[in-house]
Amino acid sequence: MIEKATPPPEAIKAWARLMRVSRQLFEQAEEALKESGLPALAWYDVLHELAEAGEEGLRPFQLIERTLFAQYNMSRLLARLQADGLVEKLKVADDGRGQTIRISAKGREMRRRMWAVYGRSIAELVGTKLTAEELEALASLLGQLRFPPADD
Amino acid sequence: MIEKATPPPEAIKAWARLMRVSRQLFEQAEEALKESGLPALAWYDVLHELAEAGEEGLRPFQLIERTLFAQYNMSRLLARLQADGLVEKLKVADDGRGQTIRISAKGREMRRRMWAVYGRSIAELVGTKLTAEELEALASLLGQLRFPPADD
DNA sequence: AGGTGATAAATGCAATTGCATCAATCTTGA
DNA sequence: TCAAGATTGATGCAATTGCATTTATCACCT
Repeated sequence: MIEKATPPPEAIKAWARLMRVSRQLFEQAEEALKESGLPALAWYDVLHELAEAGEEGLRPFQLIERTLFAQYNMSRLLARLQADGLVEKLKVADDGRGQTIRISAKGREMRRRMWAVYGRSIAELVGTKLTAEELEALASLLGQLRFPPADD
Repeated sequence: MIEKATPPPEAIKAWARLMRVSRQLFEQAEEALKESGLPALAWYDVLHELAEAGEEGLRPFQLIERTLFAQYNMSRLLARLQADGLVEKLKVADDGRGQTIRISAKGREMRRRMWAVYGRSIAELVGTKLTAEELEALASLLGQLRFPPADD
């Protein structure tokens, strides 16, 4: 009985490209932010989720679900965001363990400034490299790799 | 004169999927290695390059080119690999600054054991989710995002 | 009500990463 | 030949991350 030694070569190639390209693009986007004197992408992710959540804010565990950060990582990231005045921590009435995180006006402004740079990076790094149809095809293929898979 | 405020929505969606899916898959592959008591993927990348390079080995700066690690990161990673006996550092004759890194027998064995787990992760995480044609399409799209772009 | 296990968030400590800089060698050009 | 600059690799120090554990509260079950 032969044991399968290795995945099919198409899978290996797609995996290798995915790992390499995603890392390269991520680092380029981070570098653009840094060059503009702005915080890292992790901050953007949180500010973005909080901006979408609006005035009622989000609980830290909800942010963790949305952003895939580790719990201890989120805890410290929120502490830094708070120290910079970009978010507020509010006691939540019905759960004494928890808190609600709300973005501040300063946080919204920071998000806006970050998006000016980040959005430009996205436009340059993927928007100019693929057509709209190709971008949709890429998003669809990636969606099938997600767990749970996306159907669009 | 209107300033373009944001990249096209297809670009944003493809970007978001790329960042999220690649991170999720990377973490799942790392977790599988950790559960088997094996080192992180970074170690595999270096051992893989060195195994392909054969007996003459590679210079650290060549490894940096191939793996996209930062220089200080590679320096320390190689020190750890050497401390574990997985690679050897050799003086190089024609350049007194440099060294050549060669994989050891123990390093080859470690790479083999890591591949048994890593390859299985790749098979499960992408091999079973997409057809061969879809995997090739994905690799091709990602190749166009690379710099320099891949043409296949 | 009271005990038990689950959940929310924080934290001490070790390992890793990022940044800046250093030391050593090499290359080039006057 | 030798000074100036570039390249190779390492390292001190601060910031971040990972891991394990802790603290506090909640939910459930008897």
